[in-house]
Amino acid sequence: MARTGRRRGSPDTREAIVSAARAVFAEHGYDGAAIRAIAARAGVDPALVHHYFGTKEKLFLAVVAAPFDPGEVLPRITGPGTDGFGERLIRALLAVWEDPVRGPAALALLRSALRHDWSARMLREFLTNRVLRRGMQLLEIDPAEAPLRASLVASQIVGLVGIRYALRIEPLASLPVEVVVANVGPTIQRYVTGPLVGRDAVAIAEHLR
Amino acid sequence: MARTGRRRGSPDTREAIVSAARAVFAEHGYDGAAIRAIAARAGVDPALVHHYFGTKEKLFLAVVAAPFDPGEVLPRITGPGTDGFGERLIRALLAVWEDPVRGPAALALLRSALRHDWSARMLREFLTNRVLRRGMQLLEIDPAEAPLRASLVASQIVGLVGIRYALRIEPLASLPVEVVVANVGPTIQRYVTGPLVGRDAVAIAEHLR
DNA sequence: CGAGGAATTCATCTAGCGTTGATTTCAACG
DNA sequence: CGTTGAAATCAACGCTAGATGAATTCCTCG
Repeated sequence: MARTGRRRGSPDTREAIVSAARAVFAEHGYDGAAIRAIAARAGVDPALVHHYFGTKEKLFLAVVAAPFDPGEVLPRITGPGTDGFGERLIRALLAVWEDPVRGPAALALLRSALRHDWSARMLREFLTNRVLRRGMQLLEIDPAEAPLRASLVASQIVGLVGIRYALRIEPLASLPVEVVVANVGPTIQRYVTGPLVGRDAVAIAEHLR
Repeated sequence: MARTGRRRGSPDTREAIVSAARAVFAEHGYDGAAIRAIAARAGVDPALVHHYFGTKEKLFLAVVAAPFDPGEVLPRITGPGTDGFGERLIRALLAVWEDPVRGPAALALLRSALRHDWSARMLREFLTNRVLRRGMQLLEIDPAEAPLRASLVASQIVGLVGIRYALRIEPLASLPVEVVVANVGPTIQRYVTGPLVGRDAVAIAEHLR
């Protein structure tokens, strides 16, 4: 009964580690997730994790940052223009979060973003530059209003995701996707195309007077 | 130069510890916050923290769960009825979060809720039973629709707070309170009094058909 | 078949955590 | 004053974490 050394066959151990890490990170957040726990879940020695990924942070980035490429999905939902954008956005968003691979990864990222400066910065830059700014450009929103509209959209998105997938408050947590889309979509729509208060510094000063 | 033993005068060390704990918990979340760090920030030996509070969890609860009593503020914002409720809610919410004591405490609670089951359960029950349900009752919302409306409201609230105070995405992060109120208030208003899709199971099934 | 390298484990190091018990200093009270 | 108890520190324990380096097994290719 050989306990040490290489295994027989060609088991995709690396993928097993990634998958285990995704689950444990999603469940416990960054520091909450122990490499030992990940290794155990993958049926593997903890040292092997370091052998493949070097450090815990690199493992996290490999697992979590990978499945996000807004470059493809963004044009698809902004393409048809500003009409019905709210519903399309929520639908696409929920598609990511219901996905068994990208959902947990996203949850892990959100969890750790609320704890680590480096992670929060990462998520903020990702959202701000790669998603929100580009989305507003594709929709041809007035650049003076775009940042405010974008951060309002972000607030509803983060909240929806937090309530439905992290805090799991009912009934939002187990509502069918299309019902969520129908209820939250209009909010997004209003943030994107509706009236704004304080579109820039001057307008804000005026509104406060 | 005496290093050990009781200090001269009557310094309010306990309060110093509470205050330091609030800051560190808010910044790093529950496990991220080291008792040693809290003690250092309070200019005190780590053992003294245990002397006063016994355990880390008790310290957390003492620091974080204390400043929340919706019993007083809730009737005040639901009192004038359903008109303008959205703006009043956001205004009251931001008042809590801008407060130098309750703000960090709330942030600490939110941060740790995204990591610990016990903490998430705590926050969920607090929000669900003590805030949302009672608020809906005071507003005399149709009980069949109340839970869905409440969780939609919660989603916008959590998102706003997350973006503004945790993720700090601009411009929402540094917008004056009244501008936020004017922009987000209507969303709350719509969730409370606006049209709903799928108010109950039957309606949901119909909407999906 | 033999050598080299990749895969895997083992034992161990170091650092930090929460917690504890003994010990010292100070304030209050008779 | 002398005593008592609270306030505060010190030193240490036990635990768990991430990381490391050597050792072992297996696959691959010449």
